[in-house]
Amino acid sequence: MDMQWLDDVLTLLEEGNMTRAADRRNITQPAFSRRIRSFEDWLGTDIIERKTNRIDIHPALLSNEAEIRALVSRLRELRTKIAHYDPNASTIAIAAQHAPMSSTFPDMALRAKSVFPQIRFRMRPGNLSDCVTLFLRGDTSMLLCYEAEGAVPLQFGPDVVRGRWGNDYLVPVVGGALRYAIHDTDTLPDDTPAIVYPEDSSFGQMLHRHARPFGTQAFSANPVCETAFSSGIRELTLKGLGVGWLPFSMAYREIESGALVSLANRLGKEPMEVAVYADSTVEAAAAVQAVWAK
Amino acid sequence: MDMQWLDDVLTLLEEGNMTRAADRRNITQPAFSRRIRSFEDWLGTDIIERKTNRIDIHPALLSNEAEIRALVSRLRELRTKIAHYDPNASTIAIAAQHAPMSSTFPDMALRAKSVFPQIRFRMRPGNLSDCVTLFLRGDTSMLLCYEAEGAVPLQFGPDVVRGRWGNDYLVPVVGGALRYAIHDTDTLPDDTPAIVYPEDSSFGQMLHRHARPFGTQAFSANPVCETAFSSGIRELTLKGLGVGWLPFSMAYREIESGALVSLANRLGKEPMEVAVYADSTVEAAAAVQAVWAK
DNA sequence: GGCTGCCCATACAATTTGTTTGGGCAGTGA
DNA sequence: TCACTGCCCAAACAAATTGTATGGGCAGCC
Repeated sequence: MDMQWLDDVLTLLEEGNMTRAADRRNITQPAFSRRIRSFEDWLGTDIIERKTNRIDIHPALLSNEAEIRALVSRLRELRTKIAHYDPNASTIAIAAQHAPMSSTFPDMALRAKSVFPQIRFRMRPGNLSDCVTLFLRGDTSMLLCYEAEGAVPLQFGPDVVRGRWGNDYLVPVVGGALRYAIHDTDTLPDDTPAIVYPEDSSFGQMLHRHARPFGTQAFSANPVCETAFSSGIRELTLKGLGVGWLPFSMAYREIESGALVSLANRLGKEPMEVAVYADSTVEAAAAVQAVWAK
Repeated sequence: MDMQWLDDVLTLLEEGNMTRAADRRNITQPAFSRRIRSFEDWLGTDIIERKTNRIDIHPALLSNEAEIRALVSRLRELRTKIAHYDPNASTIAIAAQHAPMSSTFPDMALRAKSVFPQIRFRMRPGNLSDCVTLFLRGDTSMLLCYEAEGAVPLQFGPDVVRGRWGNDYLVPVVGGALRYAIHDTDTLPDDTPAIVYPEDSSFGQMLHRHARPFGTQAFSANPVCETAFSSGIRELTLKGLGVGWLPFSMAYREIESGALVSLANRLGKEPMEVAVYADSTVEAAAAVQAVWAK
């Protein structure tokens, strides 16, 4: 899978003609045709229909032009970032996933303040990969995230200490009018709308791995909204937009009050750990870690 | 630039050793070394330091591991999407700041679904600059964000249409035990703990510009936590960690129930607009824009 | 019917990439 | 100090991939 195939394909989309696209790419038409064919082989599907004297571009390709452009652009960015790397960055900086930031961090902050009343935090919220990046780069001295229970923890060097704040679990919930769609047996129709996680998101991976219904697109007949942002999913489920999987600690008040109904009895729950990683060479981080982690 | 180089590099990052990485990739070590060298040539910089009997991985590469993984994942997604293309699905990709994602988007989604029952959303949450980047790159066809009222809107090309979903405002609130610290005149001691926004964040800029007390570090005697993540701030204020500024639409239920107390009467409020930008060349985006924006 | 444009197949040339083999260095233990 | 092991590399050659040139077939147009 050569990235220049993507440039080929984009040129073909612009020209709509193999010969002219080949010219623009400075190769002969048969070589260009070969490249397109290679791309199709990699995809496992045709993206153009070859007629005797013209081609038809398949809608699958047309509708993904923007995504291809984004990929190419992103690769260019990566190149620049690596090539122009800058190694330089009495407050604890923490890279935290959005979900624990809303769900468990407030309690963690209270605990820390009870031991260190003067302590301050500078939070860098983001998705897991961004948080790991921040932590690895030394932008933050701690990392707070959810991990699937029993999963292999993130691997860092010997200076990084992992601790566990506690347990939590993802539960499927419904709110709004959808609460009344629940059958007597605590089930929902298969085509019930779902607010799903992207499969490459942290929660998406957990739910996908165990084929949780309504967790990701692959296991939802009617995914009306996809986002990795669980606070947003909470609001959407409260409004009855669909079934959503939320950390229990983020939903328990609404479950208690009846604004959300848990379907964990029927659809299961995904056990997680709240993991805290600290750079042990940073004194303050090590001290807070000792308070938080067991 | 062969995409399998990225897999090679990721394997190398995992193994930290050319020989083992080569084994895992089912090629010989010299071939593997060649590939890494090819990648370095493409990058225009070295990513490893080759010592006689070991390698050191450059921090530039270490800190971009997550990005490389994301790229690889995204390419896999593209492949799946093209291969399993469904012409009937109509999904709108929206780059949204976290705050409107939690506060106004659920209502927006309901409105859109009432007009287009089959509509689906793919949300890309992030801070403002990341969202703008996504939108500019064509990753999403819409952008949802808060803007200070009266501020100059974001500038895009002629194909981008701006609309306003409605108004909102940032209000200072306290919760937990801090509710009882309010004086008769609706004031708080100057050194009351504050949950502040970074000055370079969108909300931080609004509050800083008008010197709002407890809004940013500069105007807080005791900033115990700094984060741009307003959903997290809501939770922290509920626990009584400090004063926090929140979009009214995100706090009104808690203010109604008494869990949070608004200090807007004394400290003021920061008026905002909920802005929606759409790429008018994308039919679906234009259609939804017409429903949402006035 | 003749002409043009456009895509393809085939044979061959050129380039790229993998393997094998031998070499050098660093670290460890006796 | 010496022998051994692990690990990365250079060089030569083999294998695979990719580009070029050429001839062919079809559709559309005048």
